[in-house]
Amino acid sequence: MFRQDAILDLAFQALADPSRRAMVDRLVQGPATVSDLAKPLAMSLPGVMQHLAVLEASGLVVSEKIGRVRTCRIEPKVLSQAEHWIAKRRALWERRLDRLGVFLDETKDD
Amino acid sequence: MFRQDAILDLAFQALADPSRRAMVDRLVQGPATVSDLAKPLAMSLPGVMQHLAVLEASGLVVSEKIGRVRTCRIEPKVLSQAEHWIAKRRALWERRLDRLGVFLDETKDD
DNA sequence: ATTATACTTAAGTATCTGCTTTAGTATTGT
DNA sequence: ACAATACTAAAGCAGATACTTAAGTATAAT
Repeated sequence: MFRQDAILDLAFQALADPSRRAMVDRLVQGPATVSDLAKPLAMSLPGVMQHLAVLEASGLVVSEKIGRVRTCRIEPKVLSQAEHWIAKRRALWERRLDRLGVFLDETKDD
Repeated sequence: MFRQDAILDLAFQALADPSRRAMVDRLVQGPATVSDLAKPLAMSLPGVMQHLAVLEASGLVVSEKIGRVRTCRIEPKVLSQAEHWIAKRRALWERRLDRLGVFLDETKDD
């Protein structure tokens, strides 16, 4: 559907804000309404809605409105993709250090 | 030194840009000069310098200038912290799903 | 000594972000 | 019916971001 690059742009951008991370923190405990998410944040409700829009645009969160209440929940797929991107780079970095270690080891008596 | 929250702000913000992720991609293969990092990017050198400044401010990259050449390398600690933040939330989310599964299991014969 | 290389600094600009306030709409409770 | 609740839409604004070009500095090569 979307290029991996664009997904990561949106995901990391979404995670770069402390209010949005607080919302994610709340949502990993289970679904919550917009008001629930707003309660701990020192911010107007429209402000919270805008953060929610960013989280939904990134695919990290989905929501559904029933009656007058919108219920939000985590969608872990994008979270995994972001985690995996980082893990992959760390692994590459460490693999390189290992190779370097072996090389230094093999040449230490030269 | 810095609050975890501020570190994550800077780290995720740094990773939210595709040019900066490309720079990280290059650096996990090993150290590189500013020119090396600039080569694949369709951008002026000062533009690259500014991205590098963002990466250094986040702690994801460190650099050292020797003679007229600045050499950059990955500093994996912040990368780990970002990865860990995500992993923790995924784990919490999954733990919740498990508890929910057990609950549904225990009550399915009611 | 001159020239080329590898950044570096400064300034300018267009767009994006993270809020705000005001004014709605749709549901639900009394 | 009427009021309260739970969002939602629109507009405005200060500051941040992602570039650019032009001009400069320090080092290395010839």
